[in-house]
Amino acid sequence: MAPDAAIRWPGEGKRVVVSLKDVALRAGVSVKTVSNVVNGYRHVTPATRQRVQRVIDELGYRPNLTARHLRKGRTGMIALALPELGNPYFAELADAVIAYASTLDYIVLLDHTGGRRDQEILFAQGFRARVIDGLILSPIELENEDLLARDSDAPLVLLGERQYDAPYDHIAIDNVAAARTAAAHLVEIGRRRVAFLGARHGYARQAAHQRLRGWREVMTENGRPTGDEFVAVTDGYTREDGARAMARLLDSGVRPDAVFCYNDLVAIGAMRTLTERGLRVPEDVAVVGFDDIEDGRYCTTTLTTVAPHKGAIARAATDALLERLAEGEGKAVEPRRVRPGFALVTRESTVGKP
Amino acid sequence: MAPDAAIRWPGEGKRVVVSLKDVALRAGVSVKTVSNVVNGYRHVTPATRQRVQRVIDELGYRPNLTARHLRKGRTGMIALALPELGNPYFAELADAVIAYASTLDYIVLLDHTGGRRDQEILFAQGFRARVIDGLILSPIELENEDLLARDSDAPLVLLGERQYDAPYDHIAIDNVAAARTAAAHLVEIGRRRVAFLGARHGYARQAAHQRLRGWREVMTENGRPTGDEFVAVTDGYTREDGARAMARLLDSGVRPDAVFCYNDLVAIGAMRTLTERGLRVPEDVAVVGFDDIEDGRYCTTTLTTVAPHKGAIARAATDALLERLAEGEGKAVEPRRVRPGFALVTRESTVGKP
DNA sequence: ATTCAGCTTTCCCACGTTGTAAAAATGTGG
DNA sequence: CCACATTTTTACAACGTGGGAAAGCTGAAT
Repeated sequence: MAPDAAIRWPGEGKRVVVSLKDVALRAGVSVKTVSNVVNGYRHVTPATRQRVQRVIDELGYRPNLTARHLRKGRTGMIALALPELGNPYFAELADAVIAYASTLDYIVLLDHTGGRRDQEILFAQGFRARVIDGLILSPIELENEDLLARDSDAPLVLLGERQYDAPYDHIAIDNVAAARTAAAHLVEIGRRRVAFLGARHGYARQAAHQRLRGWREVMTENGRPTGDEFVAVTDGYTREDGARAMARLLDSGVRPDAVFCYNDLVAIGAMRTLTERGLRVPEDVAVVGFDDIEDGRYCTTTLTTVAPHKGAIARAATDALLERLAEGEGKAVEPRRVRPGFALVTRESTVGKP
Repeated sequence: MAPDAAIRWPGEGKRVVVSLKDVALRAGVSVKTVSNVVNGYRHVTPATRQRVQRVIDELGYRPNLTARHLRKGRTGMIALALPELGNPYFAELADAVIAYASTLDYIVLLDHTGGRRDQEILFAQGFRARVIDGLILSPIELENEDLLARDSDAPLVLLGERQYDAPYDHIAIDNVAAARTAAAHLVEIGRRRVAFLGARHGYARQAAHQRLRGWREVMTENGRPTGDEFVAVTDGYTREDGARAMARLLDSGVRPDAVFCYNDLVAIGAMRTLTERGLRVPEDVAVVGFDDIEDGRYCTTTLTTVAPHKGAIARAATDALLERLAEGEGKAVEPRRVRPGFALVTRESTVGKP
């Protein structure tokens, strides 16, 4: 029974922080022996172990992780920097990474960059140096040169669709293939005028370009139009961006019978606009999204979407990072590209309600 | 220009970690002087400062935060433990806390408890002791006794609707009042049979009970039925829980003309079921949620909801925690209850589409 | 030249932990 | 009872930093 078990007030009483030294003193052994007990070192007599353990419980000793980190040069923490947590895709992905990393006794420091280049550079450069052992970064605006200029010893794993020519592990699904699957599905169900929502200008390496390419390839192969009037550019990828883009598209006089959206949020926004304009989904316009966020499963018209395997992504990224950590300074292994799987999930927005 | 600016390969080269000592050696000054420069100590000659700074840049020195933490006894990190990040409400709240804390130079360690009691106890008990300076916890299952048994010196701030008789700061909106507002709105628009979705048995202190109470009070005051058949219990508060609860309610033969839901997710799930059953929102059934998550603004039928002031909550929680940190061990200030504001946001699910 | 005040720099140590190596205790066989 | 192997425990140092005080330096006043 802890002597201060009756304490009812935080900060009340002398509430001293207990260190190994305190335990050692009270147990009549050396500091190192206590350390050995704490760490489950083999060569400790049961008698000693028991005595020390009793004092540990008595004083409520807890290892000071900061000191341990300093001593060991490792913190057991990795950072996960995502564009925004408000986007359910990233929130769900974060959940997956945290869960998986914790099974490997790693703590995940979660942060968001807002998709801003300066923030992304900050993280990549090793903000929080020595507090984290490594970083998983999902960049949006980060440029190749930023990566090449990187000067930090912490391993970095890149996540997401953006592509780089830099010596870092990269985890991303095959966006072109995924987009092709979605586009092919729309062709298959007989749609003739398929618009693309969520293009972005200027960034050739962006995921949006790859998805756009997949869409364009399939449309071309099937003799469907791919003119600019069928491509709506957006600033971001929020529901609002989707709603506005859809409105612009309709205002411009185009009458698509299907839209393939950069992601689910854009798709949800688009469906919102369609509803407001009196167009029915999927009868008048079929809609396909990307990401398989939970929202899409509960829209009034459930959303057909491309579902990246989030668990596989989380695992691949974490494994890659931890392997880099394990391999130490010596070896310089070829950076690897991992392409986790994906699947098309067909729901009401393309196949009609039951 | 850093000597290893040309490095293109992480781990390649000897990439030594630079410490104060290295800088001191090269600059021909003592370690402490370098430390003084790094920390902007006043009494350093411009000449010395410049020379040291040059070497710092040259070697690419970065302070080792772990060591600094050990020395200072503070890490500048606070933890934010939420039930789940998959729930947009928590994700949005996390965003707000992270943003606000960073303006105060605090780093937020984000984690999720899954709403499980053991996890919540773990966090409250000071998991990560000494890595974080304090903790903001949003408990679901945590019991009062768990808090009283807490034995950790790190300040703790409780977040969310659950109430406790324990000496900790608590930030939560007035749930009864908020629920009353929502319920009154439904009465006002002429609804007569208003169901409540998302009750929970067994936990009298839960937020669900308070919202249920607000609903019941208003209904009683207005002569509306409040029988058990109008109350649907759920296990959790996900979209799926909402969908199932709504289905059960309808299957039981009750024909409400409005539902007040524990939160937006439940409401979205409920609307999904209503749609599937051919009932129109709001014509046949009006729906009100709680939380004002972004999803609700983009549902096919946009969702009327109670909007807690997330920014105010984030600020209050962070401020409370940092004040506890600042006040040190000595003073034992009365725990404070902060009640951030809320607002009813009226959308299509109660007032009809334009 | 001497003294003293004030600015600048250095020295020493502690934060709490663990790796290393050496010391002490225990056990084994002769 | 001794020599020697093995197990258990301890002493010491070091991780990188910053607080505190002492030491060194400068320049002005005596």
